[in-house]
Amino acid sequence: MADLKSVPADAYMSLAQSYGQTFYGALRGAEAARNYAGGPPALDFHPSSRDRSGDSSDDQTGDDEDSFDPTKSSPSYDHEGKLTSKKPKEQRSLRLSINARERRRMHDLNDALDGLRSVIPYAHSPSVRKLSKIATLLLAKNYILMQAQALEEMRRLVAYLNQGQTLNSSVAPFGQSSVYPYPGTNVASTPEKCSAFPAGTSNLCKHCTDKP
DNA sequence: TAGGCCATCTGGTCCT
DNA sequence: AGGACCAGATGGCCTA
Repeated sequence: MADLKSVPADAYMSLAQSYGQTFYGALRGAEAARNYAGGPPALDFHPSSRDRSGDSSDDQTGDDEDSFDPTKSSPSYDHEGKLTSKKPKEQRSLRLSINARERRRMHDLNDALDGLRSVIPYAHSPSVRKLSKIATLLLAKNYILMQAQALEEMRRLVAYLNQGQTLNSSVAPFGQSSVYPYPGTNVASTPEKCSAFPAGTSNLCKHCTDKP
């Protein structure tokens, strides 16, 4: 399925061009994913530390309590300055739990994005950068629109062919009347009578593609 | 070095 | 109350 040649290039790949930056930026993302999967987690408790430790089910590396400094937060007071009921340790524990949940949620989101990338026709290869998140979403949107358009054209073509078939049978299927009133006319010989695509031409229609 | 992309933390809001 | 979701902030990594 993942074959770009099967996809009309214009609308689809224009995104890849406009998001050219994402293609090299995404390599870093792929590397991050590899680190995520295997590398040892960063243990310094830092908002930006790469504390990804494998799958999303049990990653607790950001939750290392030994690096937590309670004095840096305001665990004992709420936003009004009142003393809260929970002890700092309990609050910290709650915060770590929330963080872990959020991390898991984001990992699930990334897994879903990976799944989306796997079904989008673009060059999947180790030498090609992984699509960025935004490029993945936009590419997927365009791909869906194109598939819908192709499906619609196919339906019209099938309907058109069914109509032509009625010319060659004594009994028109589904009670359809003959499209072409002239005996002996067929698709190949009467391209000027193509009415399957009134709104324009179609790559799926031989008449349209044969027209000069 | 700037810009793009990303992971993570965090606080807020909404829902069950 | 707890969980899900969201957006802002922060800082690291990579490439041009």
